Amino acid sequence: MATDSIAQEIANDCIGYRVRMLNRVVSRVYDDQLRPYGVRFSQMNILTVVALKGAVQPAEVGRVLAIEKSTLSRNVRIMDENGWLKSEASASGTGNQLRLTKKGERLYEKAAKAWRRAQEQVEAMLGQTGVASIAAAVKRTRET
Amino acid sequence: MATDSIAQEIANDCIGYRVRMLNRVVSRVYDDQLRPYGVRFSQMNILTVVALKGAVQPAEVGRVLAIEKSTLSRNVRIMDENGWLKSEASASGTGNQLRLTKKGERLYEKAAKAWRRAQEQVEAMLGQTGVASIAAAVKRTRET
DNA sequence: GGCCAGTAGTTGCATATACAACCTCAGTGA
DNA sequence: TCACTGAGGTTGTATATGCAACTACTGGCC
Repeated sequence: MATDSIAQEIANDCIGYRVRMLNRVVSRVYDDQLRPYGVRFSQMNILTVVALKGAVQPAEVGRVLAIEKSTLSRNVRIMDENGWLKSEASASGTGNQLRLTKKGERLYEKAAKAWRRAQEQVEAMLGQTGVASIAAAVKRTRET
Repeated sequence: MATDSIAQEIANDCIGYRVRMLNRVVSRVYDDQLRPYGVRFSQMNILTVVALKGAVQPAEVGRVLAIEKSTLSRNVRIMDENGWLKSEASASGTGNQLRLTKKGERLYEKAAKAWRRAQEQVEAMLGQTGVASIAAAVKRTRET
């Protein structure tokens, strides 16, 4: 088949193409708001899981966020060096445990204000329907 | 406000969190299928735009895919070194023009088979509704 | 006890991503 | 003509991402 008719099919139908673009556009909004606080959106997501669980193994964070363990390992190190979280030997059984530091908590609470501004922008961009349908789509991937 | 109640709000509502996760999960499916061909999904997207337009400036590709120009510059270089596309001075006016090479076309046509398999997997994962709603959401961001 | 499978984590390598700063060039206007 | 502006592109720096290969450790199982 000719290259350009294939390309038309892919451009018209490809879901990954759209998801990737959406990711760039949306992440940019959050990163723009978070920049003054020196924290990236990706880091904010990890901090959210750690804050939520109180103390949690990196492997568990990886499962929650669908992030590969090596990626997470490096991201955690940066945030550890920044003093936002600490990694200590897990009391129960194998592995380490992550926990926010005081500094991390203060940062998180401040950055949450920036998050809200970004969230509003993105809601306006996608509309209530868009927001709900994305949430539903993600839910499906998590059930498999 | 307490860190963990903020974290709950963000985990429950954050759109970017979901979009990012969706991107990782979905991109992984395409990358898994494309791996035997030595081409990444991100590269495939760029090749698609170039194939579609025949000859196109990098800046235009960046606008279509919402990719920053410096990112694109480096991605293009890798594919140029792989011999999949070539960059030449634009005939009309400023800048360069990208075009697939023969080798690039052959690769693209082969990789398209892998793309179809991945596409089917992702469709099964998200369902017709999910696919349609993501497309609609992306469309909204592009209209702004 | 000793072997073995599985989990957790790190490191090497390669690519993806973007901001900031910079260079170049085309067109524009005084 | 010359300064200026805006577009296109590259490079420095930093983070994000994942696969492959490796180490370490923990629980069974014989």
